[in-house]
Amino acid sequence: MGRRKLLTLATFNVNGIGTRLGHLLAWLEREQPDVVALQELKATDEAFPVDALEAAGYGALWHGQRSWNGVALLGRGVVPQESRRGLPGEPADRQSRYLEAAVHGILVGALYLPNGNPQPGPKFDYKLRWMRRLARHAAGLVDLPHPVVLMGDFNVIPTDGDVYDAKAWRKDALIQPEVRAAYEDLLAQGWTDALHAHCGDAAPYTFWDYFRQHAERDRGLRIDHLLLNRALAPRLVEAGVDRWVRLQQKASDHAPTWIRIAAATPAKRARKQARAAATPDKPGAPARTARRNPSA
DNA sequence: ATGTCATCAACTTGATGA
Repeated sequence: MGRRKLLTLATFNVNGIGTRLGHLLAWLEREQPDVVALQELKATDEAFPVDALEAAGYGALWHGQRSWNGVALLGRGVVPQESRRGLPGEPADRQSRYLEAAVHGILVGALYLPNGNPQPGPKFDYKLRWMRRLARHAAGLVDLPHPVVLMGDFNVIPTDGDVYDAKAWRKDALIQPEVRAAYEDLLAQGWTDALHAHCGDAAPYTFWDYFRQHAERDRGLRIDHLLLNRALAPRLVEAGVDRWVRLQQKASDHAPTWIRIAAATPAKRARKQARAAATPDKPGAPARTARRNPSA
């Protein structure tokens, strides 16, 4: 049997695409991920650096917002094929937090879940509502025959093993029992938390705040997650966090969090095509016409 | 309880979000 081809999928909260463009480009150059979800662009659609990313070999799809939020999807050598922007269920919600597209044969839901602080309060209520909307939408994706990943900054510390000091964070929205329960309910649909599945209790942190040299001392949180649906989970090969990005000067407070998955085997592709032919009206099937980026 | 960093809207500083 020959060496299997791998795909790298990563999520990175850049905390401002304008301030962090240099960090992002250096990381893309070094790690060459195939699919990337970005959060906290903090930039309008007009300010998104599409030219610099294209020059780096990445096609992009983005949903910006002035000052806050903002999400994007990058495809190495391809432009992601959009299937949805924004979660259903709250039409008045104008915050740019969800973008979904087909990239390299995977349906990717890229998300920036509300932080929810201070808690309790209206922002925490919004977070819980947003999690319910996400769960409702995710329920329609978990059993698709097609590979699906939900990845991004979930702003959820799943267990006390995912924080350097649970007591120090006990009043924070990221650790509240209601938030953890909502995350557990989502996993119970059949999603696999890829870093936990691969690393167990030794799963690395993905975020370190700017206080007291927490990054250098590895006093962090695991809040950036990649959830795999039933079709994709068996293909998980490796998972990790590029902590070196966080240790640079003027870094984002998050580090890129990634998985490697095996490319679909010819046999699996054939079965998948047979299933697709049997159910032609299933939602979420990716466009097979992703445009090649000429610069790649 | 504190700590840091970036942005915005007012104008060198303070409120806000994370």
